[in-house]
Amino acid sequence: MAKAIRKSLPEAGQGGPVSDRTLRGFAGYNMKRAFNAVQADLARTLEPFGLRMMTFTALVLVIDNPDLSQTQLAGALAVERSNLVVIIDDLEQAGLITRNPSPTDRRSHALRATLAGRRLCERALQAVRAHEEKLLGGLGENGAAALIAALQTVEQGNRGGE
Amino acid sequence: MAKAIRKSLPEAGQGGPVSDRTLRGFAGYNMKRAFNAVQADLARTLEPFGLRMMTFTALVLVIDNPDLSQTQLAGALAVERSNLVVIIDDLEQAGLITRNPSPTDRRSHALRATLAGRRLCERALQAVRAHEEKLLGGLGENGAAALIAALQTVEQGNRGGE
DNA sequence: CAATAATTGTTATTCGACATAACAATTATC
DNA sequence: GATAATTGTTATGTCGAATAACAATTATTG
Repeated sequence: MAKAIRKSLPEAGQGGPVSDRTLRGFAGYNMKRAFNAVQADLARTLEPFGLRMMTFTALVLVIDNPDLSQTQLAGALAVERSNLVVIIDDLEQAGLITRNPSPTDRRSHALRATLAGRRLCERALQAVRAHEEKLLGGLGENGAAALIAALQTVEQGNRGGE
Repeated sequence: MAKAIRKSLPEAGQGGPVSDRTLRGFAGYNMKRAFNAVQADLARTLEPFGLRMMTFTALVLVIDNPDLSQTQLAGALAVERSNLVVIIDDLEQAGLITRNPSPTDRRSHALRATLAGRRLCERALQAVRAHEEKLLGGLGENGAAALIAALQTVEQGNRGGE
């Protein structure tokens, strides 16, 4: 059980594990580490579909909000319009979405998913749902819901800082 | 201050706001958005101390684990040794830590915080604790603890994915 | 209506986080 | 003692994110 501490405390210099204890008390530290783990596994989940996290998210939003503009999508994704261009380029060159002329504003593009885009997204969504079930398996049904609710509370309560 | 919000929002073109509903069901999406909000506020909290998130974390770990090597610290921070060099440079040039010769291995450095480093870290820790209390205020005492526990469960359960 | 301002998508550039490759000095291994 | 492995380091490339500038178009306003 309690493996006796061999010599004395200063075993950091050699092989002992590095102590986290101060940082583990912070929610931000735990959020970063948990998100890193999730992100790595999610990237592996999406890679067979030729999607990255950003392109997957953008594709889902375009499907759920047909004909939205790049400015609107950039706002929803919390990225700059200039950075969204390459994301849209990626999805368009993959044949998953199209840039259509807006009937009301000749400056803006009305983004719409192609049939191939909707089909690929449906398959990717299944994979991501399976990935999430594996992820949250240790929390139980209501534990996962509680985590999501808590995260939304933190996000909402910390929104006016900017 | 009852100025209408209409103009300040990204103007939803024709429809209303952009719908999140599909993505909101995923824990990963909520984690990313919540962490982004936390990260932004934390950066503002640490900025008066001349610390970034990475240097703050490294400083805390050096204080909690005196005489650890850069390879050990890189492992704890989950960054490459090559990227840790600039972080250590930053902290050393700020007079917060020192690179000392290891008594047992002339290749490695035994990192140690200076008195100024420990004092600055103590003040920064107080600020970060206040930041976290503001952050998690909407969750209640045990709600915050439950969030941290859930995040650790997710991190642990998703560790062997590589 | 005309002149000016604001918006949209875009390019170029910069910055920071992150990974890889190579290297000298040192240590470990055979 | 020759060879391999490790430590810190530099250089380089990728990727996400931020800013500035620009042409085309729309909105505002005098």
